[in-house]
Amino acid sequence: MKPAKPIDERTGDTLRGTKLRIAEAALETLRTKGFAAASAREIAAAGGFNQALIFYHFGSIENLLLAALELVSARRMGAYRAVFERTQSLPELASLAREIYAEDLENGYVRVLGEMVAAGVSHAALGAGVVACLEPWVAMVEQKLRQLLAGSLFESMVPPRDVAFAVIALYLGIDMLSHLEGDRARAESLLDLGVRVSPLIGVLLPSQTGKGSR
Amino acid sequence: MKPAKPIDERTGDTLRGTKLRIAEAALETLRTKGFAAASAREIAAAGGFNQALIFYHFGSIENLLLAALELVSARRMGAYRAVFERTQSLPELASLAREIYAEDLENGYVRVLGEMVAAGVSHAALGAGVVACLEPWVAMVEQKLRQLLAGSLFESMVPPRDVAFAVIALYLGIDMLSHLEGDRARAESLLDLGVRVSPLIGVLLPSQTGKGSR
DNA sequence: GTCTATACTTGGATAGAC
DNA sequence: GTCTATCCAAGTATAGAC
Repeated sequence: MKPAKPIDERTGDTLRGTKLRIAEAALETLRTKGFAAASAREIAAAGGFNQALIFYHFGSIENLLLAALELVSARRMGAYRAVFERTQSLPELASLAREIYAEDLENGYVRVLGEMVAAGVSHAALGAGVVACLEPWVAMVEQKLRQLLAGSLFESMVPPRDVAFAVIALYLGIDMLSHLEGDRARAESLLDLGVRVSPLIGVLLPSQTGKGSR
Repeated sequence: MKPAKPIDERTGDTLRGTKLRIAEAALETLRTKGFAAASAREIAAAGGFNQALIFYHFGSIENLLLAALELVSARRMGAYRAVFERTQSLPELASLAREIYAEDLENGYVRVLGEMVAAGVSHAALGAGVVACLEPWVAMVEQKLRQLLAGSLFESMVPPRDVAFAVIALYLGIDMLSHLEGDRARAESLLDLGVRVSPLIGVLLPSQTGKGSR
């Protein structure tokens, strides 16, 4: 609903003080124990504060978990947006996606995202908030697709918004299935495959040299 | 773990009598209310029997829900396998996927699957069972991919198992995101896009005429 | 096999002291 | 704002009668 402007100039975070501390504890719980274990008591224990604080500051755990998701989504977006926008070809994009996955897998943000998307499916109250957090990523991919497709054979055939949606869906789907199989190495090997195959499709697109935004 | 041989010759179901009745009630609950609402009490109410029966016959709701998922997965597989195996080209496959989605969306099985996959992510105890139900579908797509790729340019470059995994992941990912957006029409329009685009890739594959399995 | 009744646990949420 | 104490609802699971 609200645009959620950054409050902290330095980190870009949208929360401060106790609210931030609580959201960090929620994040930590999601990251290490998953959504099913992210109860008010568990989060409070992880953060070393009282359970009641959650309800004072966020009203409900749903709100807290969504705030935590927004926090992590905004942080990742801040970390990747610049390099993403500098990317000019499909193979570069595939490599970047692979790097992002590797990094966020290591720091646990992949799990946070996967858990929250799954939670959004099961718990209707979370769905809208989760999709709102995903939207900027879809929009970012969409914009890049428009750039890449401009002047190509596919321009009239491929709706960028729908394909961007499918790209995010594929990314999430691969992660979830790998998680279910208990082996996220499969996700990584699939992203590697994307890196190897993307030049074949990239060759059908017009070169982007000199068309950058700066 | 067990191969789950059909018990009922006519329907191919793996359950009979009261166990079947309970599993049907679980299915109905998953279909109409989702996983989060699929408690023992809710399922018992939906089926008009006592909740203690669930624990007598299945030991736990997790087991029941997995049995229900197996039931629906086996039924859908039975309904589609023959026509799937007769399919010989990428465009035909895209159309079939689109039809299957439309049909299972209407009868609610898409929701059952989506809910259980999401549940598998959040609840570790379900994950292994869910992935076991998905495995036959991955294997089926893998086999078809091998057929389609045989003798093509991509044969040495594209590992069929991994791509089959990605295909299922994309299918599930698209469904989940559409569900989150509250608009499964987006999933259908994306599958339509696949139908329109697949001939472009299909033209790069060798024709399959006369190579059928019969 | 199926029912009633109930034990036990966990978790969301609030009241009220500090 | 933060803590203690507590209420209440919902859920899993079992005991024991039928």
